[in-house]
Amino acid sequence: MDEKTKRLDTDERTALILQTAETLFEAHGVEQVSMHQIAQSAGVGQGTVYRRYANKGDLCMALMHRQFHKLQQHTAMILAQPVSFRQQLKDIVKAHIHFLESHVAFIETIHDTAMCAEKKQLFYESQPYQFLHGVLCTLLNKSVAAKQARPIQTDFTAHMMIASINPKVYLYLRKKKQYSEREIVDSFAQSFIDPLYYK
Amino acid sequence: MDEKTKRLDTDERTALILQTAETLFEAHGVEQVSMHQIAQSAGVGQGTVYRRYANKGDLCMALMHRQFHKLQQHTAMILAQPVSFRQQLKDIVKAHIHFLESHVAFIETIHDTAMCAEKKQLFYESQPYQFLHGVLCTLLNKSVAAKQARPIQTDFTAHMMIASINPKVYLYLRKKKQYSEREIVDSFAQSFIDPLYYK
DNA sequence: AATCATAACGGACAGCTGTCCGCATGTCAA
DNA sequence: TTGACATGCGGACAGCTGTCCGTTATGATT
Repeated sequence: MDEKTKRLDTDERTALILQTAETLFEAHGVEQVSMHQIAQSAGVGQGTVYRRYANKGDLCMALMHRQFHKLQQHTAMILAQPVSFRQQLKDIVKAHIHFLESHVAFIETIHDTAMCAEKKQLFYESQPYQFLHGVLCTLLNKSVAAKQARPIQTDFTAHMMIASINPKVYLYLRKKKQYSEREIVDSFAQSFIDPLYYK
Repeated sequence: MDEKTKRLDTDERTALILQTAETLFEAHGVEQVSMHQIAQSAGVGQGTVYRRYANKGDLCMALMHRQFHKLQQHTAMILAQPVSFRQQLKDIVKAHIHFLESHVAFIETIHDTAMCAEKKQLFYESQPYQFLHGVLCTLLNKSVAAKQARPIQTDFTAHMMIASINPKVYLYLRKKKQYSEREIVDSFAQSFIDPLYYK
């Protein structure tokens, strides 16, 4: 079979779906747009959309792919800076909170679909989660090994840290409680990072 | 109108619905039972169920009412103990984690329906959340005032603490990562309570 | 007894997700 | 050219949530 023509067709279709979704999301808000609507607008069947993306969260994930990649590159850059582990930890948390701030709608949808429903917590298996958890763990481990931080269960601690900065509570603090992004970043460092370190 | 007879009828109906739901939940698991099914089994219309409980989470909340009450009484008891604030904090967290362990299925459903969907974060307005948050805040405030703990944003810290012990991450740690309830309680105290305190 | 007002009921309905299957289209082999 | 076969499309469909409205029942009024 001629890979070229076939591939091009399906790839074009995929691009069309992504494009359509992005436009609709922008116009009406992620929450308000249904998968049916996306298929309709793109002029394809629902099956065609679902065959590519298992659900709206999946689709959002695909749309965010570039951004996640950049975030991870930025994280790697922070890890290469010649500053203390503690500072790296703070910088990474800050970067991730800023990322959350910038893309809440998408992240909320990803979070919802991967968490709620009986999707069996596959959120925790996702690459971005694993990546962040790995990075936090490593930093905590190094800190403990260097006797800069108290001895703690680093794996557990990293999970808890990520859990505490989730889109739901973040939106609540921002919108209902009127916290600023800055306050959240600083308070987090103050309550959950600094206390782990000696001195 | 004669309040008595009318009231009895509707109360009996309510009791019937709750009873039916409880039975079905026990038999097939909360997740697997639909509101339609509950109505069907109770021999009433869907509207009748929804008029009483806005959704499944609401219904679970009603079924858990007694338990929540007991949990809060227990919390009050802990607060009356002649031990340090730090110890009270640990005991309360322990009690709440045990509560979560004992009723995960229900709490997960409550969490899902009040968090996901565009239910506008009404979870944070619920009485159990407000209660726990208030208690944690008070304890942290007292600790800081007594110079036993570092100066921190107590309101923020309490929200983060609750966010970190949510049913999703809890189930993940218990089931996938094989943590024991005990380990979770101890690690939490070690990473997020002890470090806040001097000495 | 007849009429009326009101509250609560039931289930039809709309809208969504996710699945499934019959069908079209294009490729390869003979 | 033709038949076999795979790929992937479309949309019908099942199942769920939550809403809405016509109907019914019950007590109040005359």
